[in-house]
Amino acid sequence: MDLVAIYECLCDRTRLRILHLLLGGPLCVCHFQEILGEPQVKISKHLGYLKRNGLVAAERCGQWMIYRLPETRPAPLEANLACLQDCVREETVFRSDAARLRKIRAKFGPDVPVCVRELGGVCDGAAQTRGTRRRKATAAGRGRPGRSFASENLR
Amino acid sequence: MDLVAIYECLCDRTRLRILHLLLGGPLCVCHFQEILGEPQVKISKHLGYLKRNGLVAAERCGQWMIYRLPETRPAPLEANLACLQDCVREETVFRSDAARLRKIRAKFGPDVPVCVRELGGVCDGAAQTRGTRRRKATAAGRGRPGRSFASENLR
DNA sequence: TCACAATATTCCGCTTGCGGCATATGCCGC
DNA sequence: GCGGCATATGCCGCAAGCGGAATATTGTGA
Repeated sequence: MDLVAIYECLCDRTRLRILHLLLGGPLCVCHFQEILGEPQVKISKHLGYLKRNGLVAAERCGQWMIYRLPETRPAPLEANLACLQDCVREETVFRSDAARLRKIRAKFGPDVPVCVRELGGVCDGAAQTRGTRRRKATAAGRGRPGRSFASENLR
Repeated sequence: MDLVAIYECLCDRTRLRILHLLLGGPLCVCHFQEILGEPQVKISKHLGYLKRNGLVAAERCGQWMIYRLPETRPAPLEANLACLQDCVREETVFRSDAARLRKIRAKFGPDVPVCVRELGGVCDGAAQTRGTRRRKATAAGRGRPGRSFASENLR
């Protein structure tokens, strides 16, 4: 694995937040949305970028996609992930991400949903009605459809 | 210091090589040229980039510029430099860079040049007649002036 | 089969980086 | 001041990344 490619993956804040969350275990896309408070496209693209470069692996579980760090990681990746986990302690963004993640994990008691049992991922479908609500292809883009998203989730 | 900015600095191979060399102590630009075998402009720009972002410091010494890692480094920078030094052991580019650096350092016996004594840097002016030879401003750019450079130095 | 939820992909405009060329700047010795 | 060396900077073309909007794809349950 190319060292430069690793650093290229690390030089975007959203991707750093994603990787940081994955250090705590697998996650599905909808919870990335919930924790990061970023629009679906953005998250999906960054996950795609990380996957293309081998920094994460993905597995479909029903209608959800569970992302995780790869099982076996080349030395430089492992080293940089460890380094990242160290560096991240100070920045507040990452701390509150972690807090939100804990809250989500706590929500599941002993009766974890399927994805969790099978893959160690977290997903329950409770993340409904979030993100890009499609408008019947009328192509009428008024009414501020876009930006309400992030603030909506971070109450 | 912003973590993302650090990673942005790290995601170019030339800059990685520069930082790796600086882990061994201060160096002047002409020896970066000699070791890396890259044209002067390229090296100067990358050094500028690193300096703008606080990853290196520079001090003029006569007609030479001595670059070094900053005296006091924020935690995330220190951590990533250490990580870099680890990751770099395997790749051959960095190993041969280190070898060339050792050769240069060995060249100076007890009689170190001024820049070395004053700054701990390495520079002797022996790196003459290298790089962009200026052509009396005739603005006639024919005759393949550009690319002969790199191969010229790596004999 | 249909509607809908979850996620991915395509297109677009904008910005940034990179490498090369030409040229400018700073320093030194004469 | 002049010429020459060491280094930096401005300009250009090119490629890649990023975010947003729209749309496509895949799976599910009725």
